[in-house]
Amino acid sequence: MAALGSATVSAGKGERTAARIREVALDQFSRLGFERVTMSGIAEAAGLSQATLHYHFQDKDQLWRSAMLGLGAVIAEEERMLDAAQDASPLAQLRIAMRFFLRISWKHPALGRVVALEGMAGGERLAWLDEHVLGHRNRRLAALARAAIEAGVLKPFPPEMIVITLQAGAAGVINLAPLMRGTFGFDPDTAEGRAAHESLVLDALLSGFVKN
Amino acid sequence: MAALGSATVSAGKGERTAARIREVALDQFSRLGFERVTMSGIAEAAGLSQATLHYHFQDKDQLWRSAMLGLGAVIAEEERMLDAAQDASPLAQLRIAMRFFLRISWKHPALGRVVALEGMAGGERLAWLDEHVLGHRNRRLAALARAAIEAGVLKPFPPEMIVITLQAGAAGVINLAPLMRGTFGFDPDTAEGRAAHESLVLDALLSGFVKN
DNA sequence: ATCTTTTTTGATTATAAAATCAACAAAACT
DNA sequence: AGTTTTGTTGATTTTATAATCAAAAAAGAT
Repeated sequence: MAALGSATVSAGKGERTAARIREVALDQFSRLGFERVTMSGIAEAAGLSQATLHYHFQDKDQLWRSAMLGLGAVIAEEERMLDAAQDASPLAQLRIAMRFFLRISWKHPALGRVVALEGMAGGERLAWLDEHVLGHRNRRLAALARAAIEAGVLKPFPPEMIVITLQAGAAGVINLAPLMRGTFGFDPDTAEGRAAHESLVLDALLSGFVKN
Repeated sequence: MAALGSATVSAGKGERTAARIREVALDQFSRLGFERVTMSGIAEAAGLSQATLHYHFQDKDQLWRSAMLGLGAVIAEEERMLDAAQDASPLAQLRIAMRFFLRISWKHPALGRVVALEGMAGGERLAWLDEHVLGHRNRRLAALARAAIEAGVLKPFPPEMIVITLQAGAAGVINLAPLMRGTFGFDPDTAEGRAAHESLVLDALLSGFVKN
């Protein structure tokens, strides 16, 4: 049986390979969606036999959940950031959240991809993600948007729509990098590209919602 | 053999069922992605046997292509709109394009979903979509954005990023309706929701990119 | 060094879905 | 009405992949 939850410094061999599997799995699941991904595909990319995956994870579903919890850790980090900024104005907090979202989205592009993929499909996996990874944070951002509207600093659109539009807009360039490369011959994932993108998101996308 | 391309008024029985199959297929493919969809699932939703699908379409790939060409027709319509507005300023044309994009996205939500799904995954299907459905139009919009920047009316970000951000932002609320319902208990797909969304896209999202 | 436990694997089984096909039914044509 | 063409189907085959398992290899304990 695999040792679960031993988050100690010297992770045994088992935990190290499990982590590698999770990493590969997250990448593939987020790009392709659950059913496009095969256990043997993950195994190959991780340099393991497919049977090994079933030693560490009971089945494909469990592996998916386990991989998604990696994103949960990233989100939790963002939430701690927001906790630390609770004294700032709602708009300032939103700005901080967006900047952080960009940072983690470039570092963990799986985040936005998973949201897009499962958020469109609906179903059980989305419900699970909502409960274990995304829901709390999204509702928190919506509350910030609502507060900013009530304070008269954001244009009065439904806060849920604002939050989704901001995130979908910001993640678009990251998620759709393959499309951009193909259609425009333009690769946004470079140092300059990321810098331009950050400025675009903060100084055009977000600022469009701010009242003059 | 099925009669192909007989786009006459009185479509024979064959063409009518083929059209129904394409319709169901487009909906499912766009929500779930290629591999999540099964031939028998489409057959069931269309009230047909799965063998009938193979009578009308050689294989699953062909059915996918055929369904996607339905989106091609929608895009072509948009392009004719733009042709008719060629005398307007680049920014006015972008505005027209966005308004039209909203209209067709609510009417054919498959469009944005397919872009998101395949645009993230990359690969052969994306290349096919780029060539047969999306590429020309996206490059045209990017050219408009570039012209608007050169005319000094849009903020100077990479036009490819602007175009993708506008579309991803506008499509977000539509694509992610299932997520919004689950997370916020908020359904954007109502008469008021759509109206608020149109205003949000034109008066906040797009206007954020316009120079003051 | 030997023994025990953990980890990995090749081979196999089970299962779900795509594709094929021969037979049947409906429409169109004369 | 009879004939041909088009459209539809149930049953079958093929194929891809998830899941299992017994045996081997590696790691760790004594």
